[in-house]
Amino acid sequence: MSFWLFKSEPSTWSWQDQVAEGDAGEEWDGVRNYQARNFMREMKVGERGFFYHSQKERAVVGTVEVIAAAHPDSKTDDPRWECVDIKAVQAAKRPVTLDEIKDDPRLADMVLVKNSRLSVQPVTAEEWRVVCELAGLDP
DNA sequence: GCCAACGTTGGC
DNA sequence: GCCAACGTTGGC
Repeated sequence: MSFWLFKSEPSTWSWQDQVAEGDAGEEWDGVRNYQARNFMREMKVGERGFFYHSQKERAVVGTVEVIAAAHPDSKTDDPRWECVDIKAVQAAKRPVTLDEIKDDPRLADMVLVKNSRLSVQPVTAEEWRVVCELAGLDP
């Protein structure tokens, strides 16, 4: 069981947009980066991830669940690009900001801190537990 | 709005 | 196959 983090600019695709899709979920399309794509290929249905708002907000705002394994990205004809489908699971009672993550020594090694540009990234079990605790989320 | 970091592209 | 140029991302 692995944990993940999905990053999005709220002006493009926000947590509210994701919630609005309900249990049907939505494709995590638009990823044009091999590393991020490869992580999506590793994802299994039922695995969980954080939904992170980049840009102005910079905070983990909720959890999502993978509901379809990697498949071709319907938004492009380029066969290189694939995506998974995800649905919103739970909103954070209290969003966990990037500043908080940076200040917490237990989270200092998160990819979010180390490689801020990667849009789909793995999260360790420990990081998952700590961020859930800070956010008031069910782990 | 700026700029650093990074990834990708294309010429050689 | 290397590397310079370029484009994009995202934090500040």
